[in-house]
Amino acid sequence: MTKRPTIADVARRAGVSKGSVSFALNGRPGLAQATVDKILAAADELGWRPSNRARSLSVSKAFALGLVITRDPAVLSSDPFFPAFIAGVESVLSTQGQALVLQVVADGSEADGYRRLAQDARVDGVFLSDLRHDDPRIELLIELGLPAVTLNRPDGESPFPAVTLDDRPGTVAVVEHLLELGHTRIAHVAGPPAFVHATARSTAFVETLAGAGLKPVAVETGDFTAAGGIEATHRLLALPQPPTAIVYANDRMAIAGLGAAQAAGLTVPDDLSIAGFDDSELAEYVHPGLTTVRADPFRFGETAARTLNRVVDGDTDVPDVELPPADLVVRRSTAAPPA
Amino acid sequence: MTKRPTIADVARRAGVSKGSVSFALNGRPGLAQATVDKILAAADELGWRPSNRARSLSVSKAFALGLVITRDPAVLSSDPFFPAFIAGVESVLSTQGQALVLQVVADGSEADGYRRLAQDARVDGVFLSDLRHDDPRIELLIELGLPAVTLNRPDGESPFPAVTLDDRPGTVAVVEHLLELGHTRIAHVAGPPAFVHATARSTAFVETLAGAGLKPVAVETGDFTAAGGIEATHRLLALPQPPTAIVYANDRMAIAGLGAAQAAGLTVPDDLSIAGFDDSELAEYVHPGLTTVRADPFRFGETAARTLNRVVDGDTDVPDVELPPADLVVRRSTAAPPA
DNA sequence: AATGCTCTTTAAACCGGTTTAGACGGGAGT
DNA sequence: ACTCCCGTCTAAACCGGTTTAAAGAGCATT
Repeated sequence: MTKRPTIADVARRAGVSKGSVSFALNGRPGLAQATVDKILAAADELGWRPSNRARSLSVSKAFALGLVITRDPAVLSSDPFFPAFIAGVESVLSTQGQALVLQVVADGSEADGYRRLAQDARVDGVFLSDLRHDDPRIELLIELGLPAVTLNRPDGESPFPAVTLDDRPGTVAVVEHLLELGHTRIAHVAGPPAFVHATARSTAFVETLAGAGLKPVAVETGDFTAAGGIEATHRLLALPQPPTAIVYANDRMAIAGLGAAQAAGLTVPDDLSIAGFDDSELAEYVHPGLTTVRADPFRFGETAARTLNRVVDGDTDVPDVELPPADLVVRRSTAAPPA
Repeated sequence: MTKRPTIADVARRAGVSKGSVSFALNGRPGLAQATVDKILAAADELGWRPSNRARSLSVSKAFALGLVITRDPAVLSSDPFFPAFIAGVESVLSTQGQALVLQVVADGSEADGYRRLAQDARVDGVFLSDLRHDDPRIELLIELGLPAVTLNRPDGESPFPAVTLDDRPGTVAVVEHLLELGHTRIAHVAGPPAFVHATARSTAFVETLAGAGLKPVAVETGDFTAAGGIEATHRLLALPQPPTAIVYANDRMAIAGLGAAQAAGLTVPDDLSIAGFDDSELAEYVHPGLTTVRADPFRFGETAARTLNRVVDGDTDVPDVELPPADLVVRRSTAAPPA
């Protein structure tokens, strides 16, 4: 571990000034081709890589993007979205010499996370995930002057481009699948209504039923956690006229609901059909396999990273990007209702 | 968003030199108390926060730690360890103005991740997770001059402190629990033998059985994924003398195995007892609830972060830290063997 | 021979901190 | 009155890049 070479070492070796090396490295015009070659050769021989720290200081960029997630195990742990999303983000960043900085904050104090990232100037932009209705973080980011992309489209005004994945077609497909099987008493376990994607799913659910001239048996509000899924399921099964099918807003609640139904002595899908959302790893392997909706969070991450980079590079009005909608995966947990 | 104040602004306002401001900020001796107060007051009025970038450059520190994880969904997605571990790490870092930098790499090319973190000088140290036998990354980190802590103790020589959580007591407890229930035909679905924690669990399994004068029905090798858990379970159930209990090396395989057993027409726990490892969120809510072993990955993260910080701060020979062992959580998936 | 005009290249300032060597002023010691 | 010393404080170098203003070289014009 001898000290790494600096730009001055390269300049000396190539017999030019520091400035010329910088020009050559960044491919700026005004240098003779011969000189450029000489400099690049020298840099190569020394194995020189420009220091990120020095570059950061002089060009006022962090070469990093930030993601704030809440510590709440409900959102963080065993949520299949984030790991794959992060992998997608990284697949873009790692090819560009950028890094991903994570901030994990206590539930409810996400603002602090963004504030820290901004004050410490750790990142050039951030991803705004788990978008809420009238999300206060949008104002905050404007105030902080932090570029961003939103995952989903906010309902208010937003200066940031949005990367969206329409949850509705998937939900519609699930409901239609159940209708085709002959179900008429269908219930929904939604996510917290504060979240944009939670209400998108629940309104799509209600509207699709309405389109078939039906009303939901009930729409219970869960919190995307397994525990919440259990409770909501208990409430639904305790109804005087319990549903013959339940559509959950995510797989964790669905798998937990599956367990609750079985624990209550029901056979899935004979007595009760169950559907989830996400197609998490376990969905395929629980018994019976879970009918669900598959999105592509990896691609979501890739796209969000690319979009955010355009914003960071000063590209004004980057267009919103719409990802292909999630599609239905039919497994064994759904069948015709009991006769 | 007017430009943020610099140290020069503070110096001017306080009527002192830049150097004095720096001294005051870092609490170094040699300044009159009155001057310190004056400087701090000025800094406060301007809302000055020293620039991380400038500090990074002059003190040659990144004020960040790094974590490399593989993109392989097997390790990344729905693994309950990392999210909670990361949360624990962050709970320490966020109070110290440090950041966590994530590198997600393709499976098998983790070396590139560490190399990038080192070359870009993004971090002051890294966590070495999923430790393998004769792990080549240890040599790599030495070569890169990157401080580290290992999660688990490597079997070879290592210059890095280890934070360990002994998996054996938990495994022993599971096996003894099954023995007490009367099982004698017990099988194990292990993780890939390349991993230190996988073999720790499997040898503890074998040894505990041996202590009771028994041999395992079989030890199948899984890969910690749900799909691998299914396959291993199929192989075990196809044996001429199938086991009456299966101990899995993690919950994902166990939950998948539970599904496979149920799909094969078995009733758990009446026909077959099943136990996992991790106590992931869903373990409690599948049907029947999964008997498993609970570790504390959040605390693991906290401890690892604190330990790594000591190394980064130049503290030579930081001692290894041993976390309290994981303990058994008995649920409904284990019972006496069929008569 | 002087002027003008490209085309290259360099010196130096700059980013915003930290750190070192030394300047300055006042009180004690002789 | 002259040193010496100590406590304070500052100027300037430094970290390793980028960027700007200007210098220098070469050539064609007049």
